[in-house]
Amino acid sequence: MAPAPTPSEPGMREQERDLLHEVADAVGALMEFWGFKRVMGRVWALLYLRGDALSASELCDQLSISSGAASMALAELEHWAVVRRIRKPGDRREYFEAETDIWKMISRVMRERELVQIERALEVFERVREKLRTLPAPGERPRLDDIADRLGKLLDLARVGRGLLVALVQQGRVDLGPLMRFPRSRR
Amino acid sequence: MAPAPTPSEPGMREQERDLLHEVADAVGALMEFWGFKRVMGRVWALLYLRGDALSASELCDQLSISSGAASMALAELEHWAVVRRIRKPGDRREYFEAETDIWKMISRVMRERELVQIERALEVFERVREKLRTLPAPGERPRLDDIADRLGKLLDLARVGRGLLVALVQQGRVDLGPLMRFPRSRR
DNA sequence: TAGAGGTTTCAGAAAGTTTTGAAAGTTCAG
DNA sequence: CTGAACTTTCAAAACTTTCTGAAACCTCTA
Repeated sequence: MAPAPTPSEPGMREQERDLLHEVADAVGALMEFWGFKRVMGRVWALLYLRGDALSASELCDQLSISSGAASMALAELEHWAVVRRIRKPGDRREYFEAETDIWKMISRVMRERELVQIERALEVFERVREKLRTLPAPGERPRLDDIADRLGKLLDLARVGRGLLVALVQQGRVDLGPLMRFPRSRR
Repeated sequence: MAPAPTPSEPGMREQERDLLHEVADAVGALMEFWGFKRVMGRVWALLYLRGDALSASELCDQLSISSGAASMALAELEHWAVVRRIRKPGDRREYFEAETDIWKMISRVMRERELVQIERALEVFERVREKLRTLPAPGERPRLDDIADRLGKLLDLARVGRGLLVALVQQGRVDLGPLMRFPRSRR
């Protein structure tokens, strides 16, 4: 009973594992850069590449994380519909499998996270601009109006950003041309 | 000598300051969300709205930060060409003024930071896919090829992302249509 | 070229984030 | 209903990031 059947195969199991890890880490870095936890990216990538459903404990082994970390990462990934939880009949464990429609995942995050963020800022910009315009300021009108104008430029750009995001997420088709032609400030 | 000249003007100076702060904080939140330090956003926003150049110590006062924090934030903002340092003749202090071309700032960050990030991931994906394909794996070929195929899908999408970024940053004009039609995997 | 006024650096403090592991909670076969 | 198998929760530990303030360092002017 030879544990390594062929000499031309020096730990190919290990090599495969290392290769998957490399990709998982790259995706983890990308996800972290995009504001998620690094583990989330690693978990998703491993599930995605393997193609079949893995149990939580297998993930803990493979990625060297604690059961707590796995549970939390999986819960969050599930919340974003990036991973699905499935049960195999006759097995008490839960298995996890990756959503494979990557664009669906990305656009959902854009819609629910980035868009909210930009809309929050837009509200502040609009409200403050209005207040700046109506603030009684004897002799200071011109200065305040200048500030309000610059704020307006910021507002315009934020609206362009929102438009872009909406277009990207809804139709998957964008033409920046018309959007880029927003009010040009003097100087 | 009345300190508050008109009754119809209850601390309008303070009100103005608070309004600018609100915007600065909103921009700070946006910038933090985008992976920069919150202070950087606050500093830029204040300089931008005020319109004229401020000294470092004025910024410290206005934003309630230490001189160290101001110095570091300003250095980093300068590195991204988001703030310019200027000297007024006959004044020993340095003054800072905001770059007002916001799109220029954004596209520079996209080019130098996001693009690099995605290219780093692309290299890993490509290298690993090649290795997966050439790994000697008796009897395991079909499984490894499946993994390589899924990795290929990831690679395609990352290339689409890079294309988008490049288009956005270079011409300011994007058509997602052709880009979206990347190889469709079975199932 | 001395020194006053200003800026940068950096070690340590504070704040924030992620991970661990053990206890509490669930679920299901028997 | 019980208990073994599995999952979730959460307080504390580990780590990371950001901020402070004082010392070192510039840079002008007189």
